[in-house]
Amino acid sequence: MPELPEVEVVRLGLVDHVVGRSITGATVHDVRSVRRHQPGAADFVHRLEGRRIEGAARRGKYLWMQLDHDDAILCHLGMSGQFLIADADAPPPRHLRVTIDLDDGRQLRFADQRIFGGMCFSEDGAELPPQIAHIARDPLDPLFDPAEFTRRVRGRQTGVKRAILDQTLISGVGNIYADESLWRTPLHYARNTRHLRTREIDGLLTHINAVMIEALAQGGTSFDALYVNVNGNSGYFDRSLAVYGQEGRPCQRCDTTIRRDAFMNRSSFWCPHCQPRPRNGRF
DNA sequence: ATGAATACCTGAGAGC
DNA sequence: TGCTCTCAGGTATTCA
Repeated sequence: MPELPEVEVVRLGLVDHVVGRSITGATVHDVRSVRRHQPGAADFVHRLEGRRIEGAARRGKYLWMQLDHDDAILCHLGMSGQFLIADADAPPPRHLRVTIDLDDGRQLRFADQRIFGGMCFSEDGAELPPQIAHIARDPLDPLFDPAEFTRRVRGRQTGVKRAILDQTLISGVGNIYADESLWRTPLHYARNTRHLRTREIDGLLTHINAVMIEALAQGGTSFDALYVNVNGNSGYFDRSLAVYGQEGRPCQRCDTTIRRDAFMNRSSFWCPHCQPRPRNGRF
């Protein structure tokens, strides 16, 4: 389940192993992984051939490889996407969807079990792909504007968890880090955005930032030179989650049993004592 | 304008 | 053992 920290680890891996290389060829093994490239798989391959990879950038959960002449390859890992680096003659991984051949005899391989992720060629997308112009800056972006976030959140009439999962308000937050930062603040997921106090929003932003940075630090430790890692099951998930997946276990702060609710077609984990459910949606 | 519902996907695991 | 069902959830799209 790659969220911002996992995607950042992947970006760092691309910087180490792919930036500076040129693309000698590409193969699309499953057209669904390039379905967001409207002109089709053959066009996608054709546009990559001979291009030089000059950088790797990220906004929220999107990342893109910056090519020569200001173009880019825009990527999203979805739920299960992975980038792997391997010698061209190494056996292919399970769920291999796209192969990009590099000029050093290695390959950048995109494997994705569930095909929620994918990639497309982004013309003039090196600075910011136009396809993701609607995605808000993420909390690790130096130009992220807390005041603007606060203003826009207050303008919504919705639950606070919906708001932080809305990638047009703040990007990079997924279900896991949403629950973790709401527990830390603490706030119940259904608290109405319109009635949040300034210090509650400030606190939430502080904790979103902290949980991202902690996860990033731990995600980095599982990085392997030959493996651009985006393993959602690694390190951080087992050791450091306070509420996500902890249904039935005692809250680390108060020992109250953590609960799980169905919410937005997914799960929300929360502590009934630390994060009391709002009454009438007013608080 | 905004929120809510739905489609897209595969495989692990539960239940029978 | 093998079948069906449920669940996992980020994003784009459609509907209200």
